[in-house]
Amino acid sequence: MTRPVRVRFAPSPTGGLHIGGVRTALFNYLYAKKLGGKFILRIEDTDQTRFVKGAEEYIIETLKWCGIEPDEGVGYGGEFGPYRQSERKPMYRQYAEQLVEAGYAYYAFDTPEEIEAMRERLKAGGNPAPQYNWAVREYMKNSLTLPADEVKARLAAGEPHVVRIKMPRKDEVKFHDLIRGWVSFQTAQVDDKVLLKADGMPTYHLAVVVDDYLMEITHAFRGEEWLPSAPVHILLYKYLGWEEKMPEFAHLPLILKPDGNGKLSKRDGDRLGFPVFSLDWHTADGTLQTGFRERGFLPQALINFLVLLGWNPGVAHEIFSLDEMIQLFDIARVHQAGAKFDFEKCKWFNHQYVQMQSAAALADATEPVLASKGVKVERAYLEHICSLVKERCTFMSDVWDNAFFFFEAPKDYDFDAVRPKWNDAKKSFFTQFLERAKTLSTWDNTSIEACFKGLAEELSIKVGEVQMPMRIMLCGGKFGPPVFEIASTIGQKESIERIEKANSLF
RNA sequence: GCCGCGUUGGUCAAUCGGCUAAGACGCCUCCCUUUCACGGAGGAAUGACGGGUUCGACUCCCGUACGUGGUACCA
Repeated sequence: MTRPVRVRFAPSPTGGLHIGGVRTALFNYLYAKKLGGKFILRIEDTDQTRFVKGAEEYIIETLKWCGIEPDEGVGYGGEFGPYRQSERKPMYRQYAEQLVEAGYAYYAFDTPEEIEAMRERLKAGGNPAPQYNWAVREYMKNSLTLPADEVKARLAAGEPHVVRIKMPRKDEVKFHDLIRGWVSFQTAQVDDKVLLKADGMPTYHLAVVVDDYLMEITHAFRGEEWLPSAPVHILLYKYLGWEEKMPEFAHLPLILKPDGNGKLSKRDGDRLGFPVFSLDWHTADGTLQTGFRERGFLPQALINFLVLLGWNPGVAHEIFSLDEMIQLFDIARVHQAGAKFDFEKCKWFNHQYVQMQSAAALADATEPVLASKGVKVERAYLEHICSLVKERCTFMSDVWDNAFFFFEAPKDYDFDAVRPKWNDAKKSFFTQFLERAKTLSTWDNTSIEACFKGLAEELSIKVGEVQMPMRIMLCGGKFGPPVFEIASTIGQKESIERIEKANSLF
């Protein structure tokens, strides 16, 4: 019996969503769409101390911007709600108690101070990372060591307590990961994780299992950082009697820093000069963390870059539409090793996608820039310019830098590019060219070029010798589309004015 | 420290025992363009190391090294 595919993206609303999260969402989305299943957004806000206002909206906006919207979940509704774990709080306790009754979990009354003391003691004894585990629980304050009536009394008195899973002392948990194959753990290595916190909220471990079960999740794809706690989840399914409904697991490789070591973190962006967040995010202390969107990335480009970070369809090309990704996606072809983030390649993808944009789209993106500069031009003129400079644009916002001279006369000239070879003959060439230009009846590419080259020939000057000065006169530097293209675009009058002015300056 | 997971050019990666080891980004050279970019043609650059298994290992097994993750009443 195969159940309908249901996958979920379950982030914690603790800040901006960085690209690792976006990729996790993307893989979930692709898998769901490929199999005709549902993609669900669940918000894991069980840690009230880390909750950040606005983070949830940010996550939803990110998914929307990326074009990978949930079918169900926070902000989308559905029959398995609520989809925010904080709103599901009353549902978890019964399962924790069920586990205690069955002997798979226990109440623990140790105060944070007592646990800290235990750790200090063990550390002093040479244990670098003490755990609350099978060896330690025997002398701590819990329902395993305390008399039954005392436990009952403490509970009745409302004493703060947590519920911990009782990890078997000697057992092996083995499970199949869709990406890594068979993975096994010795239970003695895993500590007695807290399942239900003193405030009545479940920890991640209890919450994922309960919610995935209740929401009928069939596949759980998450970051590799969860692999070590997978045995806890597997055991929970078993102890709760839900083994039949346990989802298939896949632990995704991490996205690593481009330099040095470690996984990509929120701070790497500032440090290395590239975004790590999907959208702009303002932290509590007022600092801005730049988003890919605001930096000028097209969502399709980001998605395309991310999907290839850890996954490869094995086909020759690298540019995929979302539909094509869905068609080709295969979770088994996801890599096992972490991948370093490569901003250069990310930009290359964006350049590719910018090339697919229409002049109108580029013009739309450029209009606000012009407005901020106080420049007013005809829409048709703008679009023509956009098509002229498009191939030079990596970002939609690059038009201005590549085309400013179409909107205003150059203020500075790259004199060094002209003067070393500048002489009276050239100056005279331009003087004469001006005279002819003024009388030209048609002002387009070919007529300007014919006029220019004809004169050069008459004066026995190599066209190349005067073409560069012409360019500098029109746009100020060694850049831009073909010169005659520029001249015809800015018009006869403007061209003549610019040449006149510059010729007197050189 | 312990446990898990990894390891093909600088980076992303193909390969599923036959390799003279794809492709892409980046880099370099040349062509196009007497600008820049695009485009085109080339180039440098790779199986961590050591043992097995096999007629044959990048591919399978073991060990070492290295990387990475976990080791919270955070997710």
